[in-house]
Amino acid sequence: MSTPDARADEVVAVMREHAKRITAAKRAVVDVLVQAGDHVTADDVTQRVQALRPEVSTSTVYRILEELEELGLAVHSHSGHAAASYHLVGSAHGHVACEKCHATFEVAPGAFDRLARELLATHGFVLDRHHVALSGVCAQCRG
Amino acid sequence: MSTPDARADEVVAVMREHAKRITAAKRAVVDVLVQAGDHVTADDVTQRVQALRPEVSTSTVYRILEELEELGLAVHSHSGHAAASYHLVGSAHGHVACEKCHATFEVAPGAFDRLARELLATHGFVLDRHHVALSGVCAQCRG
DNA sequence: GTCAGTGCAAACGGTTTGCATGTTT
DNA sequence: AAACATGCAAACCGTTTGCACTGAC
Repeated sequence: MSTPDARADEVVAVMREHAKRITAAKRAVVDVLVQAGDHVTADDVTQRVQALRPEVSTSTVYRILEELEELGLAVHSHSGHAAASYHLVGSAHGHVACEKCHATFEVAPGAFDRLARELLATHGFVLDRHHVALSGVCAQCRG
Repeated sequence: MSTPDARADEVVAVMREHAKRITAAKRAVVDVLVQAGDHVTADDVTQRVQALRPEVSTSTVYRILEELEELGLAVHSHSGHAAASYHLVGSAHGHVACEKCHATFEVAPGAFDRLARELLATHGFVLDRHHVALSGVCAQCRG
C-alpha cells in the first residue's frame, strides 16, 4: 500500500512517460483524485482544485480527466440523470448509484460474471464493467 | 398476444381511468411506442410523432412520456452519454447499450439475480433493473 | 365553463469546443 | 522556439419550465 503522495507521483510518472506535460492544474487534479478515493463528479474535482488554485477552469478539469482516461489511469461512469463520476483505476469493479441520494457504491467484479457470460452468449455483447452505473435505492433511503 | 391497436387502446384506457384527458398528441405518442416495440429516445418519438402531426412539440412528448411513467405504463433507462431510451412496460428486464452504435438490448431478468442478491447483502441496496443500462460493445462493432 | 394539456421560446445543467494567450519542454 | 496546455466565453445537447392559449371534458 502506497502513501497518497506516492500514488499521485506514480500517476504523474505515467503521464510523463506518455510525453504529456505536467502542469500545476494536472498535479492538482491528480491530488484531488488520489485523496478523494471514492467517486467524485467533475464538478467536485473542479471545486476542490479551485480551493487551492482558483484560476483553474472547468474545461481544463474536463480535459485533464479525459487525458487520464485515455491513459487508462482513470474511468468515469454514469448513473441516472446525474453527472458522471470519476475515479482513478484500482481493480476492476462495477458501480451502483442510489436514485435518491446519488451515493455511489462499488461492486465486486464477480457479481457481474453471470451477467457478462449471458450477454456474450445471447448477444455477442462484451460488457464494460466500468462505464455505467446501475440504479437502485440504498439502505438509508429505503428507511 | 394482442394487436398493436389493441395494445394502444389498453394503454389509453389506463390513462383514462386515471382521469387523464386523451389528446391527439397522447394517442400519437402511445401509437409510436407500441409500434416501435424496442427502445426509442424521446427524440425518436418526437420525430415519428411529428411525421404525422408536425405541430406536436418536444416538450409535450416529454410530458407525455413522464405521464406514462407515473402511471407505470412506460419506463426509461440511461446508457452512457447518450439520450435516455423509453419503452412501454412488458416484463421486467435489464438493459445493455453498445458504446459505439448505441444499439440497446434487453437482458433476461435472471441475469441480474446474482448481482441483485449481492447488492442487497453487501450494501442493503435494492437494484432497479430498469433504470440504467450497462455499457459494452456489441457483436457487430467488435467486428 | 373549467381545467388539464399544449406550443412556444427561453432556461437549464453537464459537457465540449474555438481561439487567443500562457507555460512546459 | 515549438508544441502543448490553459482560460474564457460561447456553443452544445438532452431535458425542463413559465406562460398564455387551446381543446377535452
